[in-house]
Amino acid sequence: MLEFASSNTSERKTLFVEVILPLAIAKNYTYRVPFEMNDAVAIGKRVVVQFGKSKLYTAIVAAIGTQAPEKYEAKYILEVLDDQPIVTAYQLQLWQWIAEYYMCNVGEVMNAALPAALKLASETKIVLNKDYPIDRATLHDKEFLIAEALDLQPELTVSDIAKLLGQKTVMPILKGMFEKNIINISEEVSDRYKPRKRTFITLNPVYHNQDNLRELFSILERAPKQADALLAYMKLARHQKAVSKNDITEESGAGSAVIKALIEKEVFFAEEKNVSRLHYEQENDTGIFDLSELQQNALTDIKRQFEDKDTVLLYGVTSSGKTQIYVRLIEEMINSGRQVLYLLPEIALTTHIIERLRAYFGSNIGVYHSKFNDNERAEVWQKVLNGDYRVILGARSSVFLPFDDLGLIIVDEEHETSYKQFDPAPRYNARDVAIYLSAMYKGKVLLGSATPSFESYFNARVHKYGLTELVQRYGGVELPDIEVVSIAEETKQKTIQSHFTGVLMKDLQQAIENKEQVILFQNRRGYAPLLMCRTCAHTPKCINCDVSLTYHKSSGKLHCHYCGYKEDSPSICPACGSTHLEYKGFGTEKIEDDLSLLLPDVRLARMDMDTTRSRNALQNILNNLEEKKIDILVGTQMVAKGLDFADVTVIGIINADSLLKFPDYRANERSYQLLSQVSGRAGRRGKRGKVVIQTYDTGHRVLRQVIENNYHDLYFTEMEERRSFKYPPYYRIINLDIKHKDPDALYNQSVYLANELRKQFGDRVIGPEAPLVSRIRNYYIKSIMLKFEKDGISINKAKAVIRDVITQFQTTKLSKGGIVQPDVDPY
DNA sequence: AGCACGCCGACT
DNA sequence: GTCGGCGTGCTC
Repeated sequence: MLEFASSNTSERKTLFVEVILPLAIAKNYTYRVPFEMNDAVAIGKRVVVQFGKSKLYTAIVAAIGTQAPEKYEAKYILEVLDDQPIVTAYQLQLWQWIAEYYMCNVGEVMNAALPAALKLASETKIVLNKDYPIDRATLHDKEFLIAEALDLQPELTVSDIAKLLGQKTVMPILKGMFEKNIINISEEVSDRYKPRKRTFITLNPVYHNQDNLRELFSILERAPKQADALLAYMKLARHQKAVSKNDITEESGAGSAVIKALIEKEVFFAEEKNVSRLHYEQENDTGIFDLSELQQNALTDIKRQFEDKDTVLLYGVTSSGKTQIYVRLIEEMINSGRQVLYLLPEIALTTHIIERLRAYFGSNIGVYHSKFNDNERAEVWQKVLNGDYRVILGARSSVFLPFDDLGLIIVDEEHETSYKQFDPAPRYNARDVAIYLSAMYKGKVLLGSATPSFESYFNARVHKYGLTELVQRYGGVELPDIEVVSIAEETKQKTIQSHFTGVLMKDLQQAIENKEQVILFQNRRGYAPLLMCRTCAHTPKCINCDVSLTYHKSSGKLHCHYCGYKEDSPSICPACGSTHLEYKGFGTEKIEDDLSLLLPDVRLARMDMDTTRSRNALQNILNNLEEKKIDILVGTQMVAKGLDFADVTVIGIINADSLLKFPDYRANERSYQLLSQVSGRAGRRGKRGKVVIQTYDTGHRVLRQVIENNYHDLYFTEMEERRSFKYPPYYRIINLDIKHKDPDALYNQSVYLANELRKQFGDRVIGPEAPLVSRIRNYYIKSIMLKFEKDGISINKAKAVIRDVITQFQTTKLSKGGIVQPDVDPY
């Protein structure tokens, strides 16, 4: 076991460090510390280590000891990158917990936690060896090519050379060239995070004296540009604390040479300072407000419950004014000197909420989400580490920031599925991580939602969490009038045009006439999810995945929504040559298209993953909506979240059936959440909104519950089913996703694993079954589901057993080529 | 995750 | 016969 090094490092003890590598590897690795770095190493600092033959990585020191490993010779640490630890002891503990809870490796957690800019780029750089000139004629073709390239460009990375030669394995060639002294290999690690510097100008204090200043101006008469620059400085300095070089050049039109001249004359003093990349406009709206009586009561209730509960669920209907309550709690927490983390789903972070809170909390608030680039994220990290921020507003990954004294975490819209990460491990749920995170600091968690997840509501009802309800909309805003319209009936009556029922069209046109806005929701992007030959029923499928391709009119191509594969849309059937091709189904693109034909004068916009890919696209759409440059917005799920516009009075759900019929035990819960969320967008602030839900199944129970705004009814009816079919929150689920390129091998593997697990867990094991999409990116997929009752079995023990089964499986020959991915608490 | 070693097909 | 394809296993 490793022990902590004594603080007295003056004696020449040999130290060893255990490091976390940012890789999907099960264990930590031990490196030897060169004597000269004995004082520099510390837990939580980054070190550069060589791992494997040539690759350099940034690792985090997890432990320091003096015991040399017995079974191998430890490599040396190459560099210590930090003066101060950038990862705290709290974070290391959190990483460990996440790795265990979500059954992944700490390295994977590290990867998700650290902004890319803090993980260094390793590039093996190749240079010509100038000490040994060599006769190029003796070189092989490829060697010659490399040497020639290095004449033009003194440094090339290994991957550059691979590209140059058009082949993957270039290391042997390079190794040969190295041995023949043609080239040198230089390993260099570059820190990609560079704080943005700006030059600030101050006036030589000599010229604070009026006489000296007058004299200066007379000297500068022959240098009018410099005089201009000086004037500009003086003007700016009057109401600015710090004047940057850029400010002066902008104000005066003088070039930087002019300012340089003034610096040389010692008129100006220049100083380089780091400036925040995160520069925001200051808003003057201080946002002082009073809470309504109900809000005040809720606030008091939350605080009372925090006395004996660590987590409280605030169940507050849409527009009940939850945000104001959050603001009060944040205020009180930062006044008591502790930090606050305010978690929001990604999408909501691009809207007004940031401005509102920034206006209120000023520079104390930091923002952290995925639309930020590496440098910006690294900067927020540093600022949290320095204690510059008291409040962090962020998406799920902000649970990984280096907090120091976190007193409160607010998880807004706690039911949101986007809190759960799926794609790369760790498959964590930020809401649940928040609860553990908060416990480490002995802090409190407030979960907020208008439609709580059943898990949270259940926990509140069994008094594991506190519960505060806020059931009235703020400021007397009425709930919208929800009308369910039968698509079948309108089709029969021929009152439906394209995908728009007569009812929807009437409301929509009325809204436009009143200069109000409309949002149409269709939970599918693209034009048509299916292209089918009318002659032979052939449908083009993705070459990598088991899905039919979606036609996108904007690109004229068929797209795979799982792997990104695209191909030209055929004009004749690739199977039978028939020209009778038919688009089946419809997505947002088609809704927009059809609507533009029906209502040519209306200003339309579309909001889905296709139109919001770039950094500012979403913001632009929202701005246009705000500025009323858009009459009708067509969109996917995105429109349900965080949109808060006063003039949106009509919401149309183009087809509710795709939600309600989704084959998942959570389909009803999700449909209710989504529909009531979308509905909540209608008619805020003084206008009663109208929601039109189009469906074939007008009698669906969930639709009735949505109309009645009856969450409780939904909860109790659904919970009955959850209990009898052994689903959360009564049972815990762990899924094992097994992937293989070969379907037969996959079958054997998944059956083997399921049998092994059944030996341990009996009929708690379900499957293997093929998931909805049974092949993605050329990997076939099977899923084994494990359901564990809440009491009677220790979930930690169960996880240990599962881990053992997987490890044992991986030692067998059968496991070749297979990938097993656990998903704990899948969403 | 890389990257090298190692075993089978198409080329000088 | 070699070059180079990708499949497996190790990295402190």
